[in-house]
Amino acid sequence: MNNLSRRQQNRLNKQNRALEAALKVFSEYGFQSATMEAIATEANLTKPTLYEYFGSKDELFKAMLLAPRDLMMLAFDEEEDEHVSQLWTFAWTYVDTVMKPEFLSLARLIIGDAKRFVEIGHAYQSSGPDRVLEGLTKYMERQGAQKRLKIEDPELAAEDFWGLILSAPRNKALHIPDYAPSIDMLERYVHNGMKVFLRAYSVDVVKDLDKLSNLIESSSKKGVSR
Amino acid sequence: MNNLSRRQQNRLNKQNRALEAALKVFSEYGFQSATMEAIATEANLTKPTLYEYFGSKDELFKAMLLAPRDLMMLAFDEEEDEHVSQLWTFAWTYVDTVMKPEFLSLARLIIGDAKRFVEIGHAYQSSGPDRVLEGLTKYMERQGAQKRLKIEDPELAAEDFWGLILSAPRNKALHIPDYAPSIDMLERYVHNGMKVFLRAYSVDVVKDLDKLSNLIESSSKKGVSR
Amino acid sequence: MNNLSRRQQNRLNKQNRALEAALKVFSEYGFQSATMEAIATEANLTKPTLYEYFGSKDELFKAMLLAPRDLMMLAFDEEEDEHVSQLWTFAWTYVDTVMKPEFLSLARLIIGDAKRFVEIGHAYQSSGPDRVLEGLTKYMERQGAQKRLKIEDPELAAEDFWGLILSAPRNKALHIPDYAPSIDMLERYVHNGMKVFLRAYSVDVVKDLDKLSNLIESSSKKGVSR
Amino acid sequence: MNNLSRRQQNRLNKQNRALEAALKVFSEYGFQSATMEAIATEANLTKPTLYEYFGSKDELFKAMLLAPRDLMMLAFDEEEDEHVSQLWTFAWTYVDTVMKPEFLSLARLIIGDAKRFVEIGHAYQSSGPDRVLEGLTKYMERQGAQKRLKIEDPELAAEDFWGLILSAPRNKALHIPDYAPSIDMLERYVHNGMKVFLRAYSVDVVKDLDKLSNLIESSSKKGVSR
DNA sequence: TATGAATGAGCATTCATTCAT
DNA sequence: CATGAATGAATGCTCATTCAT
Repeated sequence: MNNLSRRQQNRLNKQNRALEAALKVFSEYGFQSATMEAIATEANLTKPTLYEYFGSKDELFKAMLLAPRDLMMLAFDEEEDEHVSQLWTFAWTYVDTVMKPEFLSLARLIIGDAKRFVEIGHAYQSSGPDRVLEGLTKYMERQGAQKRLKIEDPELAAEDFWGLILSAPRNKALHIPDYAPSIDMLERYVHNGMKVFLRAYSVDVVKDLDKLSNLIESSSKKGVSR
Repeated sequence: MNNLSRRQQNRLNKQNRALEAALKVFSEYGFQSATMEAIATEANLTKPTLYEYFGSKDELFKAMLLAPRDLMMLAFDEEEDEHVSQLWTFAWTYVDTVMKPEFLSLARLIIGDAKRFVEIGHAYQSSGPDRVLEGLTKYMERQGAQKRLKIEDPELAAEDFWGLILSAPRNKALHIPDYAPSIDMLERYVHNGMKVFLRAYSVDVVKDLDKLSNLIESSSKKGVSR
Repeated sequence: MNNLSRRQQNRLNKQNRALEAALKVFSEYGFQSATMEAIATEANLTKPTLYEYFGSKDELFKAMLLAPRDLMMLAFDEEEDEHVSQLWTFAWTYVDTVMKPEFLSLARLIIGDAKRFVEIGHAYQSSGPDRVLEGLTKYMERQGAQKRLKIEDPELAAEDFWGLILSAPRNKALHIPDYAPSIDMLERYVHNGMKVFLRAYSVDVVKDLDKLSNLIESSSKKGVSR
Repeated sequence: MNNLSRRQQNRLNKQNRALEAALKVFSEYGFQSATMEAIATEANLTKPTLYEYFGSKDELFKAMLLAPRDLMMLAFDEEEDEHVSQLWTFAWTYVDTVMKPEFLSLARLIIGDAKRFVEIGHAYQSSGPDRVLEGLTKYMERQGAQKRLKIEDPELAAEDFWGLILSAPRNKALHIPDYAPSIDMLERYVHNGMKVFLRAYSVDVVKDLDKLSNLIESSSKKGVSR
């Protein structure tokens, strides 16, 4: 990593600045209303430099959207057998990431321009939701195999979990940008979502709901759980 | 209705043509990329006429989005005591409406421009999702009172139902415009969603799942259920 | 005058309303920025009616500018031998008319569009300043003949009088629309202008300046002299 | 001045071309009727370049009107004691400048748009007429102090001189753009104006008028005095 | 005759993109 | 290789003018 010439370093540096600036400006104004001028200014670069690197506004847009982003940690400890707390952790991590204003802005951008940037929609779907769901699906499969959850179709189970935890606040937030759901709001959704999921899927419902209660209680004692 | 002069008729007629054209062009290109010229052409009108009617591109956009649309029938028969088939009917009607390409286009438009047209987002939310959820919430309340479903928080129950039935295909469709979910796909989601919901909420799970199986079976015999 | 049919009366009536509205709107906005719409609204007429009467914006503009206006009373009593008070009266009447905001607006309009409405400039010049100067010229001639003023070229004398009385405040007012010269200001100019004129032109300077002093004094006693 | 890079030179060059073109086009058509297109074409520039430099039509207009212009030489030799010829020189210089078609066009522009560009009117007044009158006022003061002219109020005296020399032809020229006063015409006004001024203001009228006669005679011998 | 409803032609302004340096 | 300075192509919007009625 350190064997890049200073020139190349510099170049990378500028590229990153450009991508960050693009993210910021596109998120704020949308694709069309964002101007190359504004992005260049934000990145402390000149327009021709932008063109040198990315060729066109379209390309810059795509590059920005496809830039690797650390989406979220998805690791479920394969050895760990306590699925309730694992789901709990996953839920909070995910909700936390996905409901961030920047993340929502990005989503709005992708959705709004989905028709004109078809590849982008695909790319986003497969690098974002799909990857997450894939991880979650495997987890469900494992839990099913270990008889902790009654899983018939692990993919559907994963999607159900997602839908129960997140769909309501996310949809609202997508439509209403200033809707900043309070932590209480999100808790309401996460707790309820988990409860419903466990009621439908747990092999040992009583025990799992009990575990959930403990988690909720301890998190509320500690204050914000995140 | 028939006591309008020919002039007024004509005027209304043109307005409607304009709104339809706007829907079409905005849906296709997004707000910024759509031009008044294109809309005028599509509507077989001239630009100034558009301005005469709507004053500005912004106003036309809003008018188009706020134009009354028959969203969907929400009527739950209050006397009917068979909640499974009622939910089933609701689910299909709603999925059917919401997953229509035009409806998805509209949603993309609203989400994409949510930041610049804040009122629109609000208006859409309250006239669309909120109204539907409100109806569903009341229904859940009633079913809870009649001990057919174990409802603690009827609003959350409504949102859970929505999330289980629809969120997965809708999210995917928002990102990927050419993702036209087959009827089989949608069935998979609806059936699973209902099953999970009933598992979590039914007072008499066995009976309700049995009813659901019958519904599924009879719909598959008749072919397309809609 | 009364033998016009009601129709014709009506027509005249509307025409006048149109001309007044045109005066008002053109004065306020200038030729180009004034819209036929605005004039029609102001006149409580519709655009096509305006076109019916005047044919075009240009024509309306001309018609408005050429509409007879009672400029000012110019009558010098031919028998009256007191030239100082006659000039005094004339000066005040004239200053009073010409420095009115409406009159200045009109003048600005004519000057500003002089190049594009050449006839208008001519018409205005001949119906306005020229007519006044003509009257004043004849008066100067008479006073010369009667040896009350030393007139060589009566036209130049008339113009001198005009220039001394009015040119300074008028020029300033033309450039600066909110410059509303106080009555004191105008008095300063009128008094000085008359004094200088009499010093240069009177046959009996002492007597005339004395008379002027009396006029000034009595006017200041009576308060506003007009 | 020569240490400007070629770029800066070029830039200045283009700015000047733009300002000249603006002067030409605005003078010809008035503010509203002049188009940026026309100005750009006249300046051999493109519209965006115009916008790059001036930001808007309004700004360009203002920049053009406020561009420094060598108004006229106002220098009165303070040592010189021959006031008649000094006034004579001043009169001719001023008349010469102010009656130039370009200058009159500019004045028409300012007057015509005085209401919409209030600052411009002020700026013009203070940088043009006011500055000239100020110079003339000081001169009058000095002549009064030195007992060559009977000056009570030097400012009024200056305005009187201006009004006598210039107001008549200038007013006419403002209304009638093709009124190009012949040199004879202007002489008539200048000579008469000076005569009247001296009759009213000279301490030694006879001597001063005599001097004036000599000036007139010698100028007419030499032909055009300018 | 009078009017509500068009419309054609323009115009200020913007912006992605490209040169010349 | 980077940049300041252009520019071509659009686009929203306006308004004088004209039809049908």
